[in-house]
Amino acid sequence: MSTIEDVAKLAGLSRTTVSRVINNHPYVSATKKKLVHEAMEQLGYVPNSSARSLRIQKTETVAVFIPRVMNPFFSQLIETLEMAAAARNYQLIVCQTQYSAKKELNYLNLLKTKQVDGVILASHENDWELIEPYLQYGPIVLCNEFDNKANVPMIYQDQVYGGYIATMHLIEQGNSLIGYCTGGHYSSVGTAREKGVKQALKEAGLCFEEKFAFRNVYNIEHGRQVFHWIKGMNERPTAIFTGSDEVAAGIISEAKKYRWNIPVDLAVIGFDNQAITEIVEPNITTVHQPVTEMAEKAMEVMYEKINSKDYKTKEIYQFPLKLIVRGSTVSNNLEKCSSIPKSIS
Amino acid sequence: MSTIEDVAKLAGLSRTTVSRVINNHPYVSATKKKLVHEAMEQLGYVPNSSARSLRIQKTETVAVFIPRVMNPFFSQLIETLEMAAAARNYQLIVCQTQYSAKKELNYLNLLKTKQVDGVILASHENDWELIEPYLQYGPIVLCNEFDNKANVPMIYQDQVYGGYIATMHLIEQGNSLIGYCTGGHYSSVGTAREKGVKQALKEAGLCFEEKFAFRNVYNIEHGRQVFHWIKGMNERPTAIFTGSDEVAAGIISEAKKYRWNIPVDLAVIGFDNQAITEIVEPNITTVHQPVTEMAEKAMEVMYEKINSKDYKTKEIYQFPLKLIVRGSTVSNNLEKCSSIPKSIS
DNA sequence: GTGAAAGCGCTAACAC
DNA sequence: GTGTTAGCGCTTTCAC
Repeated sequence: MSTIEDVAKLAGLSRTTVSRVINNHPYVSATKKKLVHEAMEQLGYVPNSSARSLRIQKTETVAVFIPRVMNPFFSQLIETLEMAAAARNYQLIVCQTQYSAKKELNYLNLLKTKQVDGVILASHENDWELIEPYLQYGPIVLCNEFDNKANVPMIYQDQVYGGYIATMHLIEQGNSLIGYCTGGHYSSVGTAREKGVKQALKEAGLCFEEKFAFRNVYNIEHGRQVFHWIKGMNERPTAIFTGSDEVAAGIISEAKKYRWNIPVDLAVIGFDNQAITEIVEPNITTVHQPVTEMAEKAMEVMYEKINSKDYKTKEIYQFPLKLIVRGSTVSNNLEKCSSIPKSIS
Repeated sequence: MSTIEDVAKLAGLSRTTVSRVINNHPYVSATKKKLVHEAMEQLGYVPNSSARSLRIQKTETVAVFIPRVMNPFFSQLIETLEMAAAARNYQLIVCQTQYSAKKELNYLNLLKTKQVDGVILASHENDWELIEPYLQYGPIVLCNEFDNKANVPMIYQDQVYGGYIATMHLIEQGNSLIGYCTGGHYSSVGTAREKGVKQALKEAGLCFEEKFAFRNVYNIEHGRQVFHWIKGMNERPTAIFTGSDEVAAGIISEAKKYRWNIPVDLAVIGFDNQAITEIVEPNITTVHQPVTEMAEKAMEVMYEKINSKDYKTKEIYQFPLKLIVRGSTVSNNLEKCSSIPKSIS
């Protein structure tokens, strides 16, 4: 393992000059630059990043917190974030909190110990009061989450509107008994969607029935379960908002086993617009989230914060959601003329 | 940001003693230990990891190379690897090579610059000759890949056997014209499976028809395409080995649009046993890979290599694959009595 | 048991 | 344009 000193010696120059060449600083003559490059080549020299990090107080690494990778929504987020990081010569450390507040706090030490330059929270389990103190060590950016108490950049989607358009669509299809599923973990996403769902119901003169609310539901298996709960009810919903394509797929898959006709016996709407929506029969009506754009923006903002040192300002970047109508809510797959407004702000 | 020096001063002790306390070294009196802990607490002190890394020449971080996160197989691998890393107080950096040999080489510099202690290759695009030199900088472990030229630990699954049992199953169901799909990227996985497929065909007195081999096929959309290719053929295969549940799902989904009866008109077998296999109708027959066990073993071996400094020894850890029979290959979903051997080594 | 001091490899004042 | 030098914050001999 050769060091900058070795290179300097071999080139007959000082460490400073070598360092200047490495970091592309001006004021180095072409001759010496060449000399340095030759020496580096010959020694197979590469700067040691721990030493560099220690000196410049930057690691060029950011951490992203998610509950778990296997959730397709978060896989997609990680995929895009990694590419956005790579484009800026940054590394991405993945931290799975597994919905544990304690694990989250533990991972936040990465910021405190300066192992990462910043943290992107794509989920958070702790109250903001507990997270806030870490801001003294580096920037924290919310991505896909919103927290009113947080004075940091927040890049997210208008989930209230998402819940609203999804529910409004179900109502327009003639449903008046509408079920509702939610992940149940502490998250602004679920809360916001529920708000939108309620608003749509209210505008239609319907009410949110707690008996039709299924909580702690977030994967295929849970979806199957939900179907059985519905099946066992005396009064059943005729449509259900699931908040996730996987839950929707689970419900539909199980319903078909019992020869229910989707959407006639039960209309089902997903969320995320994952690949599975076009595999399940009927295809799943869903709400598309611009994950790629959101992730790209989050990394852009993070990069900027790292270099600006101003971490404690609230900045809002809101991305739009879009309803995608498919067969799981309408018998005829054609999108109808809709009266749903473009925004409900 | 307080340093070890600040703690030492506040406690009225030397840096050495503080360091000993931090690292749980022996020979520190209980009194001083308490003093140090109090000082650390009071200052909110946490050791700086760059400084520590520079000094001990370890970062407690490993990188994992995958083509991309969105592939469910790799999502699962990342998920498990991250947990295995966290259990050992290691961080995981995700590197998406996107099937690019150049990107892969670039990411390998993480090892050279000592930004990571080791690299887990879950895919590799470059010839081993090009990767091998990086071994002088730290351990490299193959996970899910096998390379005969590589003298490093390899944790993988018997893909030859996987291709074999899948194909043998199709043959047992009475198919004699069997199609074959492969991802097509430089990978031992595809090559091994093809070998297994060919061996099964040979044993059954059938031959591998190149016209039924679809290459560069690895997602749902490709699956749909494959269906159309098959549909356009004069002589069509009656069954197809896909090498991926997503491709299988794509084929089945598209076939159903054209009212083909799966498995009667076309039997389809997937690979990986992802959640989608139980959502698609009929459910997809597939080959289960013990990803969790494999990932856990890979991290265990990596951890050991990092601490042993012996990187250049070939070690083989092979995990078994298992056929899971569902409706996409047999009209009757019950698993039949099979004559497929437990191993073909 | 404890402390002084060297040094991991690098960058950036500052001097020339 | 180039070199000297002082640390970044930590661990670890070595001496006491």
